[in-house]
Amino acid sequence: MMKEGTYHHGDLREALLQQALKDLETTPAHELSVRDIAQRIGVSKAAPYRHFPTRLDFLAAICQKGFGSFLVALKSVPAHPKGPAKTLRSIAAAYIDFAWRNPWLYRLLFSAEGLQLASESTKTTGKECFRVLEEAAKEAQMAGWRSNDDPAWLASALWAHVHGVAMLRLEGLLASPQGRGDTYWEDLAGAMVEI
Amino acid sequence: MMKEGTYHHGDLREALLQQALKDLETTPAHELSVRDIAQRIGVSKAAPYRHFPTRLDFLAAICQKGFGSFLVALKSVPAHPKGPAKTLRSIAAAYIDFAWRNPWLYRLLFSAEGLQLASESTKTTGKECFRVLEEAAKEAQMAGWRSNDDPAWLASALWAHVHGVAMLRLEGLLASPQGRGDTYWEDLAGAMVEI
DNA sequence: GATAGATGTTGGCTTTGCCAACATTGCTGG
DNA sequence: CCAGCAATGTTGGCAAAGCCAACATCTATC
Repeated sequence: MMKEGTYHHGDLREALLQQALKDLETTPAHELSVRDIAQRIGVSKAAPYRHFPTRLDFLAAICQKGFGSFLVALKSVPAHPKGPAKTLRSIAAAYIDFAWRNPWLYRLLFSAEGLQLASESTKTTGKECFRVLEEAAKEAQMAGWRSNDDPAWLASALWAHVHGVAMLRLEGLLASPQGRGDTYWEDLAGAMVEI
Repeated sequence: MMKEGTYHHGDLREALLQQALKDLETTPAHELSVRDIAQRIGVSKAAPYRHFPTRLDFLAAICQKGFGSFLVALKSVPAHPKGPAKTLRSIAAAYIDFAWRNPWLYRLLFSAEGLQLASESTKTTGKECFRVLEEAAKEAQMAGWRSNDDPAWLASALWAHVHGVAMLRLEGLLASPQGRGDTYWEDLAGAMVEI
């Protein structure tokens, strides 16, 4: 009644996550259907529940992967030759770019739904993302930028700023960069970082 | 089979919206059930569909109301005696306070789901909310704050910043104001507005 | 006051999350 | 080596929810 050797998938958990990640490129998280994903992978509707007790756990696992990619993206920004402040701007630009290229994933990462069942390890990765910003900000401060502000506080403000730009851009609420150069988003992100 | 005179509700549309708004005080938008709201109002499960073609239209109508309240909240901030820059900070603080007091509503207002079917009038109200910020920023600029920046651009950056603070705070991602005074959030919101 | 349109009701279809009972398979200890 | 057990999949089914169709009731208008 089935193809031979297909009863057990091999690595269904990974396949499910991979498919979900692919779907998230074009589909909002709340439209993800566990059943549907399972069927398309070629497995029965209830199979996913052997790997994720609940839909929310599934989303949490997706977030785990997502924060991983996010961290890689942020960490792979090279130091800017013109100094730490410029590097900070580059990181902010990379942040916004990641959100733009992964619109539904990014929204999920910072949604109540995605965060609700976040594991310790996921939270840690998330914090590491923040720390990339924080470290870059600290360097910039040592180079003279807003050196009087409390570093932790400034990093929070910066994070919020960049997150806000990313989000509003995703919702199409920010004026488009007409006439502005291709550093428009970086400039916006860097509105706190005048150079 | 029914109480007399109750076949027609009178103003079901309004009642549904009101109930939804109340639910949103404690419940995420994606957990709102049209059926459930209808039942609790004492009307049949399908009745709402006489007023809203689809669930998304219902959410859009909620957003209409929501943006109205938001605009009122922003507009009711009095001018600060110490000048336009301080007024700008007050507005930013009011913005964040509104989001904090209406967590699920605020999220809905700026979510893809809520914005998807937004009517022209809703969009207009939304833009008016932005204009409150924009005007206040312009005043502050005329008083000397970042007077070299393009006003429209600066207003966008400011909006993004405040939105980001509001959002991250809602998700519990910003360090709590330990030791800081009760102007913590205003200070964070005002990280772009040094005085 | 008849009648059309607006507003509600009931029943039902489909999708989806999730559970229970059963099937198959790979691993592991005797 | 293989018996049996844990892991993993399958099928059937329940309940909740969005939404539709067919029908009921009310209200406003000519």
